[in-house]
Amino acid sequence: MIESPNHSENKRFWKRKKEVRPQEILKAATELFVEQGFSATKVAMVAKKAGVQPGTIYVYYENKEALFKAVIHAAMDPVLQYSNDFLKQYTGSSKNLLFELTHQWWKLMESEACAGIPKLVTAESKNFPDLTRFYMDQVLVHAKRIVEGVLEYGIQKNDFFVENLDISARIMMHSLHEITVYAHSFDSLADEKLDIELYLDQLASFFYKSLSNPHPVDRPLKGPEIQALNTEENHQ
Amino acid sequence: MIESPNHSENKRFWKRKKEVRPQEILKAATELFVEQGFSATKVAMVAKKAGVQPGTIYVYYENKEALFKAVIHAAMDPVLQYSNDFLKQYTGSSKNLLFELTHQWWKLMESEACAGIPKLVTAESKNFPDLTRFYMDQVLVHAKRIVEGVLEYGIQKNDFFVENLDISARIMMHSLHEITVYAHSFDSLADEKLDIELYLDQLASFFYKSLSNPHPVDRPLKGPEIQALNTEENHQ
Amino acid sequence: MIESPNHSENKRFWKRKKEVRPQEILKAATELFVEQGFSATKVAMVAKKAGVQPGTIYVYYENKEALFKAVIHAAMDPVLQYSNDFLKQYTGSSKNLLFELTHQWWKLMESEACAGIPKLVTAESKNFPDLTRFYMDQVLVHAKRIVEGVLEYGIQKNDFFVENLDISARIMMHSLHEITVYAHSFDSLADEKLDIELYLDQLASFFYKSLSNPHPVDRPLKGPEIQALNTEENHQ
Amino acid sequence: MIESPNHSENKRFWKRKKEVRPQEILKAATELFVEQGFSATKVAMVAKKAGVQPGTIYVYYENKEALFKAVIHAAMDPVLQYSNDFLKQYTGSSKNLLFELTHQWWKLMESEACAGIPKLVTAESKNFPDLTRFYMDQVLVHAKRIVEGVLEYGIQKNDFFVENLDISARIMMHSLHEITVYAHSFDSLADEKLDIELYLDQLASFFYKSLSNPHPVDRPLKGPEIQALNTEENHQ
DNA sequence: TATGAATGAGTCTTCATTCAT
DNA sequence: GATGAATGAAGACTCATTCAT
Repeated sequence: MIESPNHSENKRFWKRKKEVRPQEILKAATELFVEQGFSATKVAMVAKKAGVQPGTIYVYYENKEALFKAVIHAAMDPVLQYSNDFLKQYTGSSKNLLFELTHQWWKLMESEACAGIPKLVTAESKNFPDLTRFYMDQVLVHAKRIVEGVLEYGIQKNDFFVENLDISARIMMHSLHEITVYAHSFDSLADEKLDIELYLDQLASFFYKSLSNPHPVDRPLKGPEIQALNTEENHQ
Repeated sequence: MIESPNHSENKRFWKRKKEVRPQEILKAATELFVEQGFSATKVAMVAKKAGVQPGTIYVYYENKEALFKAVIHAAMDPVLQYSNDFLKQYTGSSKNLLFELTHQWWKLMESEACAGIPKLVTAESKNFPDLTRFYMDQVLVHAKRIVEGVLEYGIQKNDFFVENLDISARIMMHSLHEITVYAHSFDSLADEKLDIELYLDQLASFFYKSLSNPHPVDRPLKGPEIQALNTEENHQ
Repeated sequence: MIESPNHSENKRFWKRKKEVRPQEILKAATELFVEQGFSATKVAMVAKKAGVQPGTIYVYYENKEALFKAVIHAAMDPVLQYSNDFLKQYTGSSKNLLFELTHQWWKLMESEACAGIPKLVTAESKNFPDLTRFYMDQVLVHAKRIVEGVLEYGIQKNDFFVENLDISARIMMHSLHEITVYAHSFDSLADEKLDIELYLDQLASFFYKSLSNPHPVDRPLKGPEIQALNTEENHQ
Repeated sequence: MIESPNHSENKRFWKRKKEVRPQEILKAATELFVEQGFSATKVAMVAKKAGVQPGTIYVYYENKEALFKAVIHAAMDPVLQYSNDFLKQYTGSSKNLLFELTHQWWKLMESEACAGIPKLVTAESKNFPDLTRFYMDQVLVHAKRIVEGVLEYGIQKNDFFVENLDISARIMMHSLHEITVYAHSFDSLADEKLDIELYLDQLASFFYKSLSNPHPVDRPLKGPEIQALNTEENHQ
């Protein structure tokens, strides 16, 4: 079922007609998929939440899988449209740019449309490889480029000192990605919620401290203390 | 029915020691759950992979959900047994400690038993709240404590300068957690695989640069450049 | 799988009016439950008998138990609607009233809808306590009230002489109940069927002789003949 | 499964060896079958209650059905051994004989071994036709003969006046049977329990009044009041 | 376009029965 | 005789999908 090869002709099936009905279905589906995952979300639940009958969903979407893909694509629209042009016109401080990066990422990802999507894609990555690839190619690479742009901005202004641009960008991008996943998987169940704004500030600050530190760091030679860490030998 | 005649060779399968049977089931279940998630994994698939009949699974596990929980618990056992005692004995440099932290985390999480579990728990968090809480309380909090221990070690030796211990520890812990999730959700589908060892080195280095940077960082006052980032106005 | 190709002719089965569908299911279920009991009746058998697919049953009934309860309730509806109003209008002889009672009970219980239900409820009483209570409260109590009404009618007309109204009513009600149970449990297997009409006449006659007998009867003092009956001493 | 014809060779399989083990199994099985019926009673439950392993049951009984039949047969042993010889030596009053009949029946049927069996046989009659026939031939006919003997005793002494011996005996036998079925199906769930001793006394008294009433009773001619009873026309 | 009753293949789960020990 | 782990066929129930209206 999953990943059947005969979808070549509907590559853009998620560009659904702009009527109200499919929007409601998409909205309902997004919420349910994000909350419960693909398999656990039943088409009947989506229909009920959207205020339509199950059959109606199949008027707009070929099947549940197509609906799922449409949900992801629709949710990623805002992100895909988020251009990195702004970097070309940005003239502020490198430090401030980091704070903007973290807070804007959060604002973007937690906008009503795509909140929870990163977690959802993460969860279903193995079952929807093509969707995952789309997500990686479009969203993650896009995000990484923006981070790279930020780093280059700081490097150019001699504010940032980066040994390995690719991996540094990945580290930062992953940190940003992680927080959105965490928020939807764990924080909602935590006894005391994370203060996101504070977290984002600290994250930017953490980034800045690292990037503005001009001293290169090499891994020390491995010493005998490594064994101290490895206590696995006494596990069954 | 159709497939029944070709079972003549498994007539003595159940002769194996009874102790190993649940282990085999657990192993098969772990792999399948990690690969496909809870709902998409069928009990019959687990049975087949474990080389038993579907009914046998229910000799050892009350139901599919119990099997799932057993998988998570069993996988997390090595991690939970990984104590932070080593910090008390550790006498090396703060810098080296960071490298140990990242590499040991990876080694621990990617050991055969629990590879992919973080991703799995992340994915099913909403469907298994109690399991998620167990994971948060045991694994994440445990991991955070170790990170805090590392930070305190460096602070005490005057190598690290940390404004907010809690959030700094979270940031680092999340970074570590993220790579295990990323490895199982995305990296396996990536065209060019991430060089994990290099990534871990860079991550430790990134941590070190930030932590060893004594200059406090505050968020700059918000300026007009914020709007430049926000391009959301042209979305629905 | 093997049987799938021979369904081409039922393609339009579901075109029948939706109102009749649950009725057909109920009818099929009633017959099977009465014949075989709850556990021995398989949902698939009900579906087949009703001319629907197994899944269709779950469109109308939450589960097998709900279907069972619906069967009992639907079957008892006619009985519950059978009011005892007629007693208020009845002006005939007390004797005739007894004949009416027995024959009407039989006619009512053996009407298509509820034939065999008393036996079924009797059989499943332990497994469905709430249903049994419903049956007791509604059907048995109802029946007993009618019998009590009959007795009171005769007493008032000085035709009947009853020492203990409650127990006399129970005795008669039980006799009536018994024949419906007997008919469905045993008589169908008997070599020579019971002549029900004759039996009912004799039962009414038996009732009448007892009720019209004005001589009180007390239990004689226990004598030595009791031991003569008890031959249990030679059992384990 | 039920009623397979290849049991001809084990017609007396219930004459089980007199060891302790099968007795315990039989005892446990009897209680569970009586409480829950055949299908709802699981072999594993019987094993657990008997303090043995499931496999052990199959050492003594060919299968679940054989166990069931053994239960019924063993439980009926006391009844089958209950001879009607006592009638030949009975010299007391006819009235007292009726009281003995009712109370002895109850004592016999409610002895530990066979309490609840009538209800069980009633419930499973359709699924075990041969068992039902055995029960009818042995127990019910046996009981009816005793009742007939009682009636003949009274007739001979000119105390009883019976128009139709067969049906009168059936009526009385059914009344006795009914009370044992009722006790196990309904009375245990009733808010206020039936006072059995009182009921039995009243039943004997009811019998006596009827039997000692010398006036023949014929059914009156049907009159117009019959329609008054029939209110079925206003049911759907 | 929208419906919603019906489907029927598929899933989880049960449990009577077996058999090597 | 007794075990009890393993079986595997069968049953209750689900749900994505269809299609006549």
